[in-house]
Amino acid sequence: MLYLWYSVSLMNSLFQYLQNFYPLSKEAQKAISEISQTVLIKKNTDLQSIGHTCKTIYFLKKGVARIYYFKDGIDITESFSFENNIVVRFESLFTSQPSKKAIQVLEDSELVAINSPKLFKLYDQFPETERLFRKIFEAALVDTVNRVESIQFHTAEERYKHLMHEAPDVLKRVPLKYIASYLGITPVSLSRIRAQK
Amino acid sequence: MLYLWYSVSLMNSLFQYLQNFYPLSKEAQKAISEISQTVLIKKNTDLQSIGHTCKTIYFLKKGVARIYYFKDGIDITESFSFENNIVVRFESLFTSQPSKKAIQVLEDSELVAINSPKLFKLYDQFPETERLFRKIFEAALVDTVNRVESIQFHTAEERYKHLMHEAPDVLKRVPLKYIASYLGITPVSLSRIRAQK
DNA sequence: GTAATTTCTTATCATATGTAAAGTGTTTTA
DNA sequence: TAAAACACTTTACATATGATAAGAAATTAC
Repeated sequence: MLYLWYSVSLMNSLFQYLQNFYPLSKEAQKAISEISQTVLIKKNTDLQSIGHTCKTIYFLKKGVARIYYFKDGIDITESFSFENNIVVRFESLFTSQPSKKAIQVLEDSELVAINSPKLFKLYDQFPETERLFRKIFEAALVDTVNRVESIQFHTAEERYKHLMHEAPDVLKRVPLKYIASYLGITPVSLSRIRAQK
Repeated sequence: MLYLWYSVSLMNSLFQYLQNFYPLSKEAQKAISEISQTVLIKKNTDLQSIGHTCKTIYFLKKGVARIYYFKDGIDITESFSFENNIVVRFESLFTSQPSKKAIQVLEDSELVAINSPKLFKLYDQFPETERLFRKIFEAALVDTVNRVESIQFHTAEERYKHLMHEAPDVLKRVPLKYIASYLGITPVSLSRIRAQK
């Protein structure tokens, strides 16, 4: 079940996040507010489904989300998102192609949904919005390049230990089966790694 | 050995590439020309070295390049670049942190080197440059997300066959040892995969 | 609160990949 | 052009991971 309403405090959290990248005038904030909705969504439900073309940039205020898809019938987690971060299927957002991936929340969650086609139109009217989101997506590019490095150069065991060290909360809030596919291994292998220590 | 000079035809190739993303006025083209150099570099030499902070966006007109680094003393290839594409260590460019990776050319190559701090200053003067490079980096984000998917979903064998099918030239121009580490396997394993067929 | 379902662990076995070493063929260099 | 260096393949062996199945633990549903 998905509930839409309008929460001023949720919207304020979004602007607090955005200001970390670039300052926004009151006018630009108002314009962004007008193309955004706040969303309440129940645990274990899909925020966006497979085959859907991404036209929304989500900001996750509360909860945990993952992007996943099916490979040979097996559910694979591509990424996790936690509080105070954006959640987007970039490959669909920037190509306007249907995504093979879905977004699911793993806890009851609160989000802001920004309509991306409308946002991209604001770029002409408010250059500051273009600059701000450019910086957000540049940061996402850095994260993604680092993720490639992590997958290619480190073993699943190294990455599990790194995850445990960097983000112990993940382990408390996310089922191990999802962490396993995120690490590129089976739940059985993850159990073995965990048992070693 | 690295040779610097100024080639009008090389610069024109760059603008042809850039126009695919967004049109540029003559004034903006002139401004970009003024912060760029053309580069000739010999096979098997480093264009940028490990520990160097990336302040250059390269456009590769002729040749092949790879980004690589060392993991436990082993040379690992992160990516390849071919004709008419940009070559950048994004994680260093956007964080201003020294990169753990180097850029090496595998053939005698011709490039254009754009000074990135100066380019970023042009963004204020010529909004079209900000828009253009935003789109270039958004495309790079899409490519990188797809690469994560490729690594995480597909076996080395699948990816080798895909590479062979999509870019048979790669195999002719790049030593197999580099392709092996790019695929995340040893040269021995790659030999086995190649022998199967 | 109990039953049903889901999640996680453990064990066994088969397979794939890594390591090391040796040998062949190609390229580089002086 | 000959020697040296490098690239690639093959073999043998050790190890890690996957598949499958069974059971324990935790969570969910009624």
